Amino acid sequence: MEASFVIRALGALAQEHRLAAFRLLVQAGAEGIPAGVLAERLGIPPSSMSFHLTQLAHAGLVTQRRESRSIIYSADYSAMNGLMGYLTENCCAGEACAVPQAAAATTCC
Amino acid sequence: MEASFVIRALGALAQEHRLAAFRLLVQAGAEGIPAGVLAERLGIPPSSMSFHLTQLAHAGLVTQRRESRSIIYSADYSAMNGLMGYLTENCCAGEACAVPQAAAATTCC
DNA sequence: CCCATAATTCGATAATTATCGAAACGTGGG
DNA sequence: CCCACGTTTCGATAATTATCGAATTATGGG
Repeated sequence: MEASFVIRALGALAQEHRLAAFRLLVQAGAEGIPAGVLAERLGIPPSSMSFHLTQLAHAGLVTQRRESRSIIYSADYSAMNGLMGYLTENCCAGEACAVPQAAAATTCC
Repeated sequence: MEASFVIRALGALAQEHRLAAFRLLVQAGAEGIPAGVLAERLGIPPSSMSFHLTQLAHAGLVTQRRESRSIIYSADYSAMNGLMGYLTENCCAGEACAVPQAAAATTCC
């Protein structure tokens, strides 16, 4: 796991609109969400949305595919997985890295 | 878990020197590391180090205590824990949230 | 082919973040 | 009480990031 990837990924998520967009994409799953729909849901202009999506894509956290006129974005789970792995290995210490109960029951391990 | 905390925490870690400093602090454990030692290890001037440590502290990821003339910083594991919990719950999807094997054996669950 | 749609790129500007030397501030030793 | 040490604050500057309207690029329908 490259440190430069980690820094880009953290930076990509460290912004209100991008974190919100990424959460929507995670919820949406493989189906993904078109750029325009994301912009509408976040209440920001298309050009701003495009800027943020480029950041997320450059960080490797999302992928894009064209479907007719729309460009559909999807979360890249393996990248997020890699980020979590890095943080767990490098930024948590032994026992302190336990995952909260609520999360453990539903989404982890 | 507040989204604003998450964004500040992600932003705090999304910087080369701060990520490096935080990793050192995590390794150091409760004993912590004085600001000057961190600056020396990272090869940056004290004033720059101070700036970054302020960012980390403002994000709640580190705590500080004075010990004679030194100010000693320590990683706040519970904050990091909270961040990991938020990401697991909100930015991972079901099965995709598994933690890498290497990490799972030593630090998780 | 022309037009409408969906999105990105461009360009200009504002806002935030990073860097670092110099000055100021607590702390403890002599 | 003065001085050295460790650190932070200040101030100025450079670099990066965010915003958004206008122009541009693909796509497909009629």
